[in-house]
Amino acid sequence: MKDVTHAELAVLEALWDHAPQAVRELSERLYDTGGTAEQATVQKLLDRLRDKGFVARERDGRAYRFRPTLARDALIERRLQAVADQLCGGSLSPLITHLVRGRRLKPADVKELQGLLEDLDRRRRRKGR
Amino acid sequence: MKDVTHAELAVLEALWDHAPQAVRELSERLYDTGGTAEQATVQKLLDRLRDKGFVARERDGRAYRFRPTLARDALIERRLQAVADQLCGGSLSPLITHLVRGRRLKPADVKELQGLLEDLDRRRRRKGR
DNA sequence: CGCAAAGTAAGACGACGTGTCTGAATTTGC
DNA sequence: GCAAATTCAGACACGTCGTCTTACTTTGCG
Repeated sequence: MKDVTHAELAVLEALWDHAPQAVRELSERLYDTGGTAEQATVQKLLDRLRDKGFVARERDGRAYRFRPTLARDALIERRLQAVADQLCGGSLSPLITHLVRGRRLKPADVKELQGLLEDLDRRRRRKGR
Repeated sequence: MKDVTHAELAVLEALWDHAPQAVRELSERLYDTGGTAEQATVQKLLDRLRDKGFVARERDGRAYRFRPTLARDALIERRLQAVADQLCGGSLSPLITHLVRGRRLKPADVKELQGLLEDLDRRRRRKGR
């Protein structure tokens, strides 16, 4: 399915930061000048995001208020899956090993990961999977 | 910097598979019909890849032979960094924890990761970092 | 009510990227 | 020296993206 573009991402970020918001508020936050043109731009971006199923809206007085239906985590997920699809035959595990191997991780990160893995391991052993 | 597009990636894949190759060979591999038009298409894609610094060429008789200067791993790296830049403030570690947490990993993958992390840990301890 | 203001919807636009192709210029093997 | 192979430069259609203008609809409120 379609992805989120740069300008659309800016709108999403604003919505992740605080939702729901109306077009007016968004255009004022995103562009310092919240004129009519900018509002229309934001409106169009919201339209496209809605077409893609990434935001929803609800009436509030005479205007709509928008909220994201796609969390930042879910978008990360999508992007990573896209990388995996194009470069790793769809499998995500090569990405992980690649990241762990190639990059300097802070000691805290290493600790956290080891914890996660141990949990995963334990849970599996318990379930017999 | 610029990224690699779909058609360009197909060319890169062919070069990763076997290098160096001439335009003729590539166009025959990528399109079943290796006519003049397709050769020119491949040529243009190679031009653009060369502009971006992802392939190099060397003369061989009257033609050039091309080889990739960007490995698959390096491209994966780029893509992951792009995701991190846009969605994680440039840091890669959130991606790792995200992947480990969210996805079913095969037991073998878990084992491999634990090994990697342990190595990393040991190396650090030894160096006093 | 009735109307001005606020908001929405629809479409056009220029700019850009992408994949493709045509035609001319250049090289080169024999 | 020439014909064939190869490269090069540019044009093309198509789609996407961000933006804006315009017309239509709703609605709060005097």
